[in-house]
Amino acid sequence: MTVTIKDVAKRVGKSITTVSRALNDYNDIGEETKALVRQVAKEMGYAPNVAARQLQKRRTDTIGLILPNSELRFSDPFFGELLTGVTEETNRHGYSLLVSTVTAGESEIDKYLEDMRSRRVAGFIVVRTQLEDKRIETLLEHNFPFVAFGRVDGENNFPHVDDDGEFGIRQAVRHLIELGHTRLACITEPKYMTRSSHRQQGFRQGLQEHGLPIDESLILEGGFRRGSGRNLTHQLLDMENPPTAIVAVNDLLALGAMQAAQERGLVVGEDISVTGFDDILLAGYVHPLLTTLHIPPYEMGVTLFQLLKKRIKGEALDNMHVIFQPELVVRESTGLVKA
Amino acid sequence: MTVTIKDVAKRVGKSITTVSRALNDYNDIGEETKALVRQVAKEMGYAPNVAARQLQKRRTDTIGLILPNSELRFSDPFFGELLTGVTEETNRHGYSLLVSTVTAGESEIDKYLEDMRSRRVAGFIVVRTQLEDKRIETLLEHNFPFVAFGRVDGENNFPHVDDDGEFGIRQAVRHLIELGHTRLACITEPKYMTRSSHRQQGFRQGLQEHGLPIDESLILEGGFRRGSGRNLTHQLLDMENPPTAIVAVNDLLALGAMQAAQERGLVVGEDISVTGFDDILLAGYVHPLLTTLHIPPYEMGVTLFQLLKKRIKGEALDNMHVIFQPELVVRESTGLVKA
DNA sequence: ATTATATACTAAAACGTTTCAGTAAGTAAG
DNA sequence: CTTACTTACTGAAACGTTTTAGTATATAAT
Repeated sequence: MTVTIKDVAKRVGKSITTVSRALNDYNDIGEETKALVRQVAKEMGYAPNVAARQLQKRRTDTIGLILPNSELRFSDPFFGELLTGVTEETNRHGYSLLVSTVTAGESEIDKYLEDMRSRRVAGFIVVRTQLEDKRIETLLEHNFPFVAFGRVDGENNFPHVDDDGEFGIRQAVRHLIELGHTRLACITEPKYMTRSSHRQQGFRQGLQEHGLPIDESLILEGGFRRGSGRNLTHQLLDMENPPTAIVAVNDLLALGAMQAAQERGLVVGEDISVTGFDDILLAGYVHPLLTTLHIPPYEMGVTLFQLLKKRIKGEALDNMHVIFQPELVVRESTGLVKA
Repeated sequence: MTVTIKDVAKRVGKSITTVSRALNDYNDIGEETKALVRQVAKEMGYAPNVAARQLQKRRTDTIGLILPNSELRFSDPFFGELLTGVTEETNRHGYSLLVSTVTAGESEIDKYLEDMRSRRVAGFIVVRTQLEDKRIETLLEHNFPFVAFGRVDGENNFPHVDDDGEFGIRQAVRHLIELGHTRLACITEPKYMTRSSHRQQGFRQGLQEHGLPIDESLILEGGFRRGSGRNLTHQLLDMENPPTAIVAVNDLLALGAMQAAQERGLVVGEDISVTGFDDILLAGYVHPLLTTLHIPPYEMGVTLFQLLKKRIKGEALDNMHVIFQPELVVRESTGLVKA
């Protein structure tokens, strides 16, 4: 059925070794032989059995990406583009990408261990890190190649790609303060997520930079999605001295904040300002258009693979921390733009 | 470094064969031996080398999904959820999912052939079919397991999952006609895409069903994305007798149509009606909210894998064609909903 | 005319499993 | 007490590559 190197060897009348070495362009094979072998192999539709090669070479060119078993999986519109970047770059370099999820009754760490031990993948891309990240601890322990999308609390002694959430939110805060706001609130994802923690930190720093006090009752923690943003915002607006600006740590939360404000008859961009983070497609379509921080998911995906490849190949990483600077995109939700 | 079955065998003092058969629960191995082997294997962190196993068993449990090399890749917000469905179901059944793209200078068909011949995957999920689909022809020729997301022109003698685009658009047309529209236009993706063709067909049928004439000048073909919807709509509105309702074959085109109308000062939902298809997240957020046809991407992804698995295992497929009926979601873009 | 060097090729081992075709020891049947 | 059947186990082959350690021939150097 399938054509193997043996079939090709028989057909050209040379040994298996010669065919193998011809196809892999070794220089102890004659030029005519190489040409002949290549042609016959092509004619016969030969492609090396990937399992056999992997077994013998004791390495694979597959990399793994395990989707975290959280609410995140469904609520990350940013993720599609990141994945496109990872996939394209991976293939461009002759690698393959294995995408998995954790299934019910299986621990996430076990999934990592299994994929390592079965030699299924040469390295991992770990997405959406947490402050204490068991996945990263495990991979470091086993000295297994990986690159993280995000950082952890403490020493970040591993390659990673991240955005500068602190810087980003500070831009948003400055923008709001320049617009005259003095009472800003912040709504965040669960604080165990590193990015959430950084962004929240940026919020505090932003206030301090401009000499504003930090009112802890105005920093509220929720989930990842719109519903959560809506609830938190209602809580904030129920206060006797409600904030006039809401800084959300992601766009979905910001959308929820806008929804809550609108439900109370407030005009977003006039009565209250809202900012998001990530600049998902939606941000440019909602009403009013969302002021947010732009980060480039596709490029981040590309970079993730590039770092990982170097790590797998054991090459030195000149800079193993690539931090993208978010760019403030001022739209309507912080003040209507005059046409 | 890595622990192999040989290490386990040495440790329990039995042969490699016995360990293998114990772990695979053959019934010619004693119960105590099985228990011992399992425990030791676990303690030692043994996991079978997937390449060795695959080589010997002459099969893999990986399935492939190759992203088409079109504009589509970046412009399909629907796709993320479909992929989530595919991935989760795949893993739930103990299979792995290999996601690839076609890289520059490589033909899509060659990618399929290569993955087949190298025995990398056991079957394919072919997404976004075209009326004449070389990928499907090739897979049928080689008698290689696959399932398609979408149909082709002609005999659809292979397992596939699709939505009933004809039925869907007919619902939209009926809705518009019931609202009093008599001059409807349709803006479509390139007609070589099967789904586009079905949906356009639905448009014609819908008009016929209600005794309206089919004016070919009101059926315009463009690309996949918003910009295209915008251009086509401007063309339509430039006509001397412009349509009062625009049926777009996907949500992105519909968004472009709304944009174009708004650029001319028209109020969408009053001066002009617009419908979409797919019900992407955005549809529920734009202003005005988009009336569209809902289809369940996650479930479709799940179904895709289920069909493929049966095909791979050679099991009979009671129905190898699963067609999802789209559901009309009436929002604001066809007439403002009173609160 | 020997020795060294380059060129073109190859047999066999190895990678880590599973499967095939047994065997040995104990028990049951005749 | 042979024959047949279980039960528990195992050595060797095989899957399809690549790599190692060569060999044989032709050419160049001494």
